[in-house]
Amino acid sequence: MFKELDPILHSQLRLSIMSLLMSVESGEFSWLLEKTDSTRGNLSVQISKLKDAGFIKVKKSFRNNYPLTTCRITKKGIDAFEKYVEAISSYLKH
Amino acid sequence: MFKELDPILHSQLRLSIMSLLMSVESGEFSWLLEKTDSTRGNLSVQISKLKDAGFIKVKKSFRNNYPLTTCRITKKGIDAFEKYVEAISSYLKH
DNA sequence: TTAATTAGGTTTATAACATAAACAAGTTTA
DNA sequence: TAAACTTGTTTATGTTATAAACCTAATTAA
Repeated sequence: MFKELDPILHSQLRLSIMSLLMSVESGEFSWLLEKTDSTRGNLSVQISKLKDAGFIKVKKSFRNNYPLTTCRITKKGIDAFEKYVEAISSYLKH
Repeated sequence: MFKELDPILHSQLRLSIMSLLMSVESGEFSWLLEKTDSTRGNLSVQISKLKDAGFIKVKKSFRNNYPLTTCRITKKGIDAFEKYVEAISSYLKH
């Protein structure tokens, strides 16, 4: 009847992050912060969870002496996102 | 950028219930239980929340001496569901 | 006829979650 | 050199989803 919704993706902020990362080569922490209109704390936590799930890769470096966190979606993440899109669609048609 | 997702609807089970009720005149507790493949406890709780939100109306009666709970989506519920569908769609296109 | 089982739910307990507040470590500016 | 800013992380807290336990009445079995 209804397909399972991956709980990692069924979260407004994490889904936003993934959706954004789907259409870029990579995205910086500040860019995600602005686009998602979230808070740094929440963004940090959710990025960690996506990383732990293997859905994104996180690179930490420096730019102009300041920390710079860059995220990139993985193959596993792309697959999961596409599966989620299919799954949630099964709830939306009526 | 991304639209807000109504937290009442952004829940697998509640979304299932609403999706089912969108396409019927009314639905019984047992029918919802079977279709959603959930548990009675969880279903009961989520039906209450949808009722409290004004998204469904719940009628309690008896049939063959047994309790019978029947749910029907409200106008407010239909509107919220349709708005949710639009909102989540903004996350899915890439 | 009383004990067990079933029907149809509700209430409670708990672990997971989302989020904001507080903190940290270093940098720049006044 | 002290204050303010940058770029995040960690902690604290209230909320949530869920299953387990419970409840009441009806039915069936012994």
